[in-house]
Amino acid sequence: MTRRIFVTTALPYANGPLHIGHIMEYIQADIWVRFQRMQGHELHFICADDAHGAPIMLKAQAEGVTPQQLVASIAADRPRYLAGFHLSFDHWYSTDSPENTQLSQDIYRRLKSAGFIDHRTVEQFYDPVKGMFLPDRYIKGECPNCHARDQYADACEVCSIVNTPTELIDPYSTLTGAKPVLKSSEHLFFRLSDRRCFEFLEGWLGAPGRLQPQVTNKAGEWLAGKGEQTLGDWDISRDAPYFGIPIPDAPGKYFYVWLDAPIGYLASLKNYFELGKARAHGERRSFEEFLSAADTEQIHFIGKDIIYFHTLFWPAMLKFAGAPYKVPDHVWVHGFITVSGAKMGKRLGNAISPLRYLEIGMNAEWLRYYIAAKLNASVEDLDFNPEDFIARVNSDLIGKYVNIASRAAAFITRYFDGALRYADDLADLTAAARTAGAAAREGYETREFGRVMRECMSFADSINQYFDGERPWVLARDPAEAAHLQAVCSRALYGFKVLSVLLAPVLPQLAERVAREFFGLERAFLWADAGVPPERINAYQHLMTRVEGKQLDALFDDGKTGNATAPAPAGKPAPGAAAVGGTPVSAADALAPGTISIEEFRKIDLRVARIVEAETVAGADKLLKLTLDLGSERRTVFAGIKSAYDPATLKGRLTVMVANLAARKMKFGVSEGMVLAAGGEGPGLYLLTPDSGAAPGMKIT
RNA sequence: GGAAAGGUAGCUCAGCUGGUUAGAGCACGGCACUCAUAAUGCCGGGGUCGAGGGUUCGAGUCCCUCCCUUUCCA
Repeated sequence: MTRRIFVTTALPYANGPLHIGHIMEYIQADIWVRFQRMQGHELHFICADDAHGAPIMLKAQAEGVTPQQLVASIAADRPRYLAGFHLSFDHWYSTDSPENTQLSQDIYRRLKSAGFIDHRTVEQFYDPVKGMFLPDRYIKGECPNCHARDQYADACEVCSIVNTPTELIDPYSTLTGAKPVLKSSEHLFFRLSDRRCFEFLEGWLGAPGRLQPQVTNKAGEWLAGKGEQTLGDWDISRDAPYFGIPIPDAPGKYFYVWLDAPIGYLASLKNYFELGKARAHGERRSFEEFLSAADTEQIHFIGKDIIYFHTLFWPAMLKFAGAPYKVPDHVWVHGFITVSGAKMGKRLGNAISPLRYLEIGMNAEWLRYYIAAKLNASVEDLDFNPEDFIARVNSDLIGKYVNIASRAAAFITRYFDGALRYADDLADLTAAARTAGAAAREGYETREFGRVMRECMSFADSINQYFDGERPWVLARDPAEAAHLQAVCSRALYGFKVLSVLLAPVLPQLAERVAREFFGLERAFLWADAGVPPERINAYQHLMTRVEGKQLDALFDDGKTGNATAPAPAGKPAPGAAAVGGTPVSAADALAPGTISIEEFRKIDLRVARIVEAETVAGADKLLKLTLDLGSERRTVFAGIKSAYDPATLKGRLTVMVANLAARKMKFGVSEGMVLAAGGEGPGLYLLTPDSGAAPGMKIT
């Protein structure tokens, strides 16, 4: 039975270029999509630019262009990425479009008439100079907790405490520097707290096989709303000026970008239908008919950061908007991509630029294969490890797979003019092909791509073993063995064909070359081709070159630093002595992580402190609450030393503390530094004490 | 602090509902081969499966406690 499937990837925000994380998601989805197409299913692979919102509006202003121009310039670059990585989207559109306006407004009206829209007055900061309400990310100020300056409200980057904008001391607008004023405004809310939403989502989330178990759990947690955190209503409006879609019957108000962004999936699909592209893919129904059909599968590939929107708001909105809208059949979530085990970031110097990857001549299919080899169906992060990348690509793709064609084809071309001939019995071969095909099919369908790649490579191993065992190069010297030689090579090449078919979703360009140039087909492979033994080949042309280490060096050497493939430093600097206090005890982490410079050391403000108060903390089994006298001030520090010290014995003692450690909010209060203690493999913690004569506040250098 | 996911050979990872001496690839050592853009095959070294308890005839696999990593707590 032909499935009819509508697949999307998350819409990238159109304020910047695509990064490797986008590409990974697209590759994952593209592999699945190509696999389904090879099965003969009707598939529509859709994406779009997410164009609205304050960041784009403001960035455009800063660049002196209209938001539309900004988005257009970003969009103009997309094809380079898509073509470069062989991403076979059927359509790529924009949320800033008539279709999206129409659909968003329609969904809103339906939700409103069904009683899901509320009005509520909200008080928020307003930039009087700019004349607009300020999203949190445009407000900075002094952190009320650690008093670091120039901090965002949502998360202080020094003490990582979460504040609200109104809590910041001396807040200012990052746009104009003006002091924001509180101003109230009426906002519209989607009533996610409505009982109907809860009941629907409970059923939707619980449907077997709909989501990955981890995602169901996560969403279920939100839905259940532990403690006072119940499912809250969702603020869906923003006041002018805002680059977005006007809300009907609410002058001066626009939809929050996160409302119209997912609707952009449908807008893109609608535009694709209107352009006749769906028809060209065999879909003869209208957009509405297709969308509302019971057998249409709607599947979204997304990253784990946007589970919230896609498993709560989005299905609920669609559900209560009613037909022709339908709720998603699946939301498939993937993790992030890391580099050598570390989070990726420009500051770390380990970011991988997709364009640079292509520009320095690296083969897109290497990356597709590597990602496929490491992907599974769970929400785990995927690590890009340069050495691993080289090993996998070179040994699997070139050493094992491509090498089969290379070594067997030479004999067929030289002695048999390209003709393949098998010995009488092909049953074992076709059975092996069938088995491998069935396993691969199962794996692709369930997004266990890593397993498929492993199975393919073990199949390649068996072919190479067989080939070695038959020693065709020996057979070639004996004319009497000609038929045997031909059969051995033919079998190997049939295996190569099977592999090429099974790997085609991952290596589309290579597989198509194999199909056309090597096996002489008039088209790319279909899945069923795996069951057909080839009858002749053309002379072997080299199919793929090896990755070289220097290419990886060039990839990471972003032109500016000599970072190359140096392993990324561990996320957090760890002091030599076991530090206790602000962070939980991290037991002796053996050796210090590399060498630091004197400048780096000087950044640590170590002070002598007197413990003036020490008390146990109710509810904490490791912590003691210390009050430290630094001479000029007093600090509260929570230290994980309860196991080693009786609070009473600590009073009056001198010790050493890190005075400029970012304060950290803990359950029991704010910890404003840490005291130093030594600890080793075994039990026991030993607080540092200065020699007699030291006084509170003295700097340790 | 609560929750989730994870902790298996030097590296990257498999190990389904518990069952023979724990696997693969890469890396490493040895051998073989020379058809293949040095690719391939065979053999081998290497793991107290995070730690400690428990259930069981039997646990990497189930239960409890603890440690570590990452993430979420909108």
